[in-house]
This record gives sequence, C-alpha cells and structure tokens, in this order.
Amino acid sequence: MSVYVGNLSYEVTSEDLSDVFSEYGTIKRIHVPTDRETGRMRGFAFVEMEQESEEAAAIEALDGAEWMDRVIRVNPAKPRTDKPRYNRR
DNA sequence: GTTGAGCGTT
Repeated sequence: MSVYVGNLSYEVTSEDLSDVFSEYGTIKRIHVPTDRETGRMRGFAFVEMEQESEEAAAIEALDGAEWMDRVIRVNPAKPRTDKPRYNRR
C-alpha cells in the first residue's frame, strides 16, 4: 500500500507531507525521491499508511487540492517498475 | 516540472 503524490512544489519536504497526511491516518513511511544526478527533488513523493482505507481518505481529501499554491495530484502508487537501466551514471 | 533504489547490464 502506497500513495503517489505528484505535481508538488520543490519546496515541499517529507515533513510537510507527513504533517498533512498524518491527518488522515498513521504514516508508515514517506519517500521523497531526489534526482540522483542533480540531487534535487523531482516534484513528487510517496506516502505509505498503515491501512489502505486511510490512504483512500487521504487521496480523496488531497487529490486535486490546492497546496502551496499548486494543485497536487494524489493517487494510488503503481509498483516500482523494474525496468532495465543499463548505462546509468 | 508526474511513479521511488541499487548493482553498474539483474
């Protein structure tokens, strides 16, 4: 169970996400991927809750919501695609 | 500014 949070501002941190999502359930884990090469945020994040019902509540409440002057996107996350990454630097 | 890692081809 995990939730994808996209269209985020680059100013948003995992703390902000934790703060907001904890209103709808118990945060199990927060993951904010940063670009491996630039070290900067990629404008999205992942949140895991204890229960899927909690995630659903968060999705309903936050998807399309205006946050940090930006309409964010919240959806059930897709499993990590394990696509080949041959010549990465 | 939209789907996470790492190994360094898994």
